[in-house]
Amino acid sequence: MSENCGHHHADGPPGPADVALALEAADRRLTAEGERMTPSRLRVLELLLVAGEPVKAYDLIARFGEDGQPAKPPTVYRALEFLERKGLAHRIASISAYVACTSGSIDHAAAFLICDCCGTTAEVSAPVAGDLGRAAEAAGYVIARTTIEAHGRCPACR
Amino acid sequence: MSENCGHHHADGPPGPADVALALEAADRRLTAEGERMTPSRLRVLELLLVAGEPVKAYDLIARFGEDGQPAKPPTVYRALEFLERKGLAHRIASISAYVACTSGSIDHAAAFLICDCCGTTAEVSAPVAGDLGRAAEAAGYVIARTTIEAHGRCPACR
DNA sequence: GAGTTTGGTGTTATGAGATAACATCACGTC
DNA sequence: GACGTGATGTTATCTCATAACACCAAACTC
Repeated sequence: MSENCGHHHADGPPGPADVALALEAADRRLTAEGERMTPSRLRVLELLLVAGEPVKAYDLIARFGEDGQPAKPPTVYRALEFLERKGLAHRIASISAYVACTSGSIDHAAAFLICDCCGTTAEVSAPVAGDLGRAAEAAGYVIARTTIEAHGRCPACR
Repeated sequence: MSENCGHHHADGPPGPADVALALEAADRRLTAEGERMTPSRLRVLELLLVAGEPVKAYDLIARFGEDGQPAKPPTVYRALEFLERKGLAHRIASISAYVACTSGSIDHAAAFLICDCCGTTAEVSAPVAGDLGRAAEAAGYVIARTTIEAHGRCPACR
């Protein structure tokens, strides 16, 4: 996903310690909820966390095995579906990629600012209750979930 | 795209007269702008207008020929790209489908309310300058285009 | 008005994204 | 220990989209 855009970017991906902490926290939380945080699910979450930016599904498939062996597509897609359902990852529809959730809150609607130059994204809390919510209410719609993605340039790439 | 949901829906697709008028208007406008409104482009726009709801690219491909002969994928994808660039159609990323623009204004950012039950969509003017715009500004992003799609139930399907 | 540029189309092939279907396995529970 | 449930492994396939190249037609230019 990361493109070589020549710019300098201050904040890279999280370090190994951060990833390990996030994985443990996710494991603890889901186990407490009675969910099964299986090796496949942990592995996919780990790959997303290490990347620190949106990753294509087939990149996850390629990176899945510790020794360079790819996973089978359903393995990764199932894990992604689980992680998304549990609020640990998000699908970014406009670029068909997946990213680890960086919001602290569970059960949230997410919105994304996506840099077309370097591929980094910022997750912001979705303004569902704002303009879009009002438009939906006026039209008589009941909203279940939203896809809100803004493309442009990040501060480093402007 | 249309699913049989058993509900009654008051407003169906536009009639032939509406479609013809919209096609003529689009033709006139683009020709006046120096663009070439070719048969392929008109045909794809016609299919989108007749459908009155989001259509998958390969459904357009299948319906393309008047006599049931499908088009080649690039033919339709090129037309879609052109129509989208000119503001006559939109891609709905979350369902990988395309829809004719129902907004009067040109050069607009669109948002969609999508009914997961019957497949109909409502296009509303995008609240780019609202919450999302403020979030982007706060994060230092410059936004070029947005993908804003809300899924739920339309008034008829609630 | 012959050469050239530009943009559109036709065609073949392939790349990229995602899931269906079915067998098997691991776990809790009664 | 039989059963139900949810997760996984595996094969195959389906859907979505584009690359690459040849050809064509209108517009531009000298």
